Amino acid sequence: MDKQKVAAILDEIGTLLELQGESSFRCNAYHNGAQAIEQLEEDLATVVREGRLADVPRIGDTLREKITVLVTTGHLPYYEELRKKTPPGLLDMLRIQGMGPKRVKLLHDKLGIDSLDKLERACLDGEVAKIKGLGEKTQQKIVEGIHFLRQMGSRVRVDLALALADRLREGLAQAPGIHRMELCGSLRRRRETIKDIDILIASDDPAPIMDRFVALPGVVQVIGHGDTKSSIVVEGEGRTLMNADLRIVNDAQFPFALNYFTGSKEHNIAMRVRAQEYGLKLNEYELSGPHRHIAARDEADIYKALDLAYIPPELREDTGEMEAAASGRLPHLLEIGDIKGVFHCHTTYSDGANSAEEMALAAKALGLKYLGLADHSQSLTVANGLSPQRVRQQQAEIDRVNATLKGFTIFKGIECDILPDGQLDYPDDVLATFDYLVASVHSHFNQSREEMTARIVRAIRNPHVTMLGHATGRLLLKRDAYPVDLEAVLQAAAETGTMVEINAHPARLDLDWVHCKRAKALGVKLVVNPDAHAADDIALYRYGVDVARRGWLERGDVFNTKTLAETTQALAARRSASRS
DNA sequence: GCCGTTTTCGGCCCGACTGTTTTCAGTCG
Repeated sequence: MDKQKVAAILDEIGTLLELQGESSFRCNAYHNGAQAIEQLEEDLATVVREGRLADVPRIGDTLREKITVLVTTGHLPYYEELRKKTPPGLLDMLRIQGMGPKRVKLLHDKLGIDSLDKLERACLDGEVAKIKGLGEKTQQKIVEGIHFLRQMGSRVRVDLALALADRLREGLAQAPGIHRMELCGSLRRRRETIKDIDILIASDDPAPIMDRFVALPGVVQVIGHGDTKSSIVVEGEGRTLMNADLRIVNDAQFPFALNYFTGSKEHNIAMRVRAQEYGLKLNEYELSGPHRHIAARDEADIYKALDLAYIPPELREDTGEMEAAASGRLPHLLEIGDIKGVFHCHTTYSDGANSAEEMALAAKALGLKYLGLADHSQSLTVANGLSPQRVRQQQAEIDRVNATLKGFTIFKGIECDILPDGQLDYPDDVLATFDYLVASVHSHFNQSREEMTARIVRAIRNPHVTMLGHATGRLLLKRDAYPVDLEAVLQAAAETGTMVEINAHPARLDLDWVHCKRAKALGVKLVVNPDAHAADDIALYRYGVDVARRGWLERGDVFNTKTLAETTQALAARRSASRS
């Protein structure tokens, strides 16, 4: 059982215990444990086998035992018992805005409600309002919450959320009296999917800004409207519905509020614990002690007051950044301007929308110095994969375009299918004509974990392969990763010097940030690629830079930060090595 | 259930908002 699954089960146990009315601390221990497992960089089965679970923070004796049973046997009787005791509909009810474990339990105990449908019916019949502690308004909010839940998927891709957030910010920017405005929350930390949009404003006159916020175009519901905090549901591109919160503080409070609302929750707790060690109290308004009050112009001042280097938002997950910041070992993170070119782009030769020349000009306009074209290989007929003859045609075309470009080069690549047995999709003489190869899995997703791992490792060991494309094949919020032992894949890449792509397309973000950290630890070189299928898509590599930053990567960890001359030389060296 | 340079027991982040309340519980982030 993989760690995502184990983490999901631990998390669900925490929730089920909440519904039983268990102590919140005990419940949180399961939620915390789930997070610890999810963010584990290593292979969970290995850690369990080598008896190193006890070294993982937030995993104690009880959780260690349960995780071990789960990993070794594939199931956990304790969890199954708990599930049997709890109707599945209660978990759905928990997802309603304003419904927590106490109210779900109350409604279940008093009215026997165990599903969204029954809850909606009870609200419409006025039964819910009759319960002591609830009332007409709560009943109405529950109906609205159910309606919202049915329309909205729970999380939204980071690019869609960012576009919606930008629209809100533009709308707000016209309000009077705004000193500063920033995005916070998971959007500022650049998580791959986003639950809601958090905006923070510094102002001395919040009321008109709040009034403007709840009346912005696209607002479909006002959940709360207070002096310092308001909450709305807003509609974005493709009828995406999202929650958005606005907080307003004064300018002196702004850095503390920005830090607090950026999170993560775990990072905040670590920060407060550190403040306590300094005899100080940290909250969203101030950092202060009994005899002093620490002023801050920006977030860096807060970190400085606690003897920490400034921690970029992407690292704030309580996965070692506090220790690194305290000892001056924070990485100097990759920046968007470090990227000099990208390697995984498609043209009209396969399933892209633009020609080689159009793609090159678009890349050049973005300030890039080179572009790798990697259309699909012949087996992928649905994507118009290239026969050896069409490979030759495309390469001739690239030569013609290259002759017209100054200070810019198109590299001849291919996104070569990894066939079910791990072989590549062309004979060696064709493979030898490319400047580089991206090897990817596009078929037979239902192979066993062992088969899939062996298949990918075999491709990695093939000297023609320059880099592995989208390592797990996941499509965020749509399709799970195929089963694969990433640890084995990364180790093979480390041994052979094969690079691993960070597929930056916001639908993929694959390799993910957790495994970027692992790849770096193993010495694997990463490549940020947009997987562009149109000229406009090339700029998507920015989302891969976000992943790299969350994965603690520095410029030297990423191949496509090299200059054109260095890249040309490095690719040529690899090619001559693979031919010999 | 986890954790420990004040603790192996007794803590565990905390403030805003809402609704249903006459002083607070529940939810959220």
